[in-house]
Amino acid sequence: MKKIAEDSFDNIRKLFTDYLERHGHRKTPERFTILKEIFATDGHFDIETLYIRMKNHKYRVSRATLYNTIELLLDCGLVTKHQFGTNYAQFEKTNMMIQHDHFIFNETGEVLEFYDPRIEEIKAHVQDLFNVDTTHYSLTFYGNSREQK
Amino acid sequence: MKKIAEDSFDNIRKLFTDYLERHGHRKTPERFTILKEIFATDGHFDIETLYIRMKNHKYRVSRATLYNTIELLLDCGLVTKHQFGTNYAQFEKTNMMIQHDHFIFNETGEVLEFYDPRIEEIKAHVQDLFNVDTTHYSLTFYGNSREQK
DNA sequence: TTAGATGCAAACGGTTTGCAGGGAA
DNA sequence: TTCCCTGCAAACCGTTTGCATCTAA
Repeated sequence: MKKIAEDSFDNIRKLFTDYLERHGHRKTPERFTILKEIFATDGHFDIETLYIRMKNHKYRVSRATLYNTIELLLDCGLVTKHQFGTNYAQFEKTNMMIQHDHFIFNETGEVLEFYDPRIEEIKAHVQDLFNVDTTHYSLTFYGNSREQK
Repeated sequence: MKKIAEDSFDNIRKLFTDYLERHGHRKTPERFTILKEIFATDGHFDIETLYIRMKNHKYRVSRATLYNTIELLLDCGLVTKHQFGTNYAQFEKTNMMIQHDHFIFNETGEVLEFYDPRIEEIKAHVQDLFNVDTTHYSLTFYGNSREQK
């Protein structure tokens, strides 16, 4: 079991390494440590949370480097950015396997994930309607738990 | 023709008036002038744009009042807020008639509107899946014009 | 050796807040 | 007259930037 996770992260690291080499970026220890920290935890995070988490793990990087590295990870598709209606960004590691969208609880900000294939039909419709290509999209529902009856 | 628009704005103003009275808020001239300015123009806007537009129309209000009033207009549903992946908010007057979502051009930020009823099916699916109620949602596609062949 | 990366702190910019003065009720 | 609202400016806070230092290549 553990082996699988390690293998999986090896692949991730390789993707990042290839990306860095292809673009002539340096393979600094900071970049790989940030990558590791992100992929070691599930769920969504923001920059400040990541900063604190790394400090707790005794690996302090500057916020500037976090922003810089996240930019690279976004560019190579390993991380996805969200703006859930707030004015600070949240991120998550990209799950190659499971495409999904989000439901956000109004009070707590808690994030749930779902997938409904009909979004693909809507996308096709929009592309056809406007003669455009879609690079990405965002679908988020906001709401609350239903009352118990 | 003009008459229709005026009648329509009378309704809007009445909705706002009722809301203010119901909540014990004062009916200040600033609030109604802001409402008028917003409903006099189509499309999306941000606070700074609205601020400048009002200054050009020789009616200067402070940014604080704009933020304050927009909050009221959001609360009573006359205005809708969007966060199109940037870290500043955009707004639009709520169109009672035509529900719609957005397509944003990556380069220009230009906004197109569309409606696809399948979003309702997805919403119902999500509500059922998580046993939640949805207060609002956001569906936005981002992309580019297709190449001319 | 050197161009690109890091760390730090200051700058930035949209939004929020505190407070004195003003006006709706 | 009351106290909510406005205007102004400062504070706030996530993000970006400038620059001296460091280091991967």
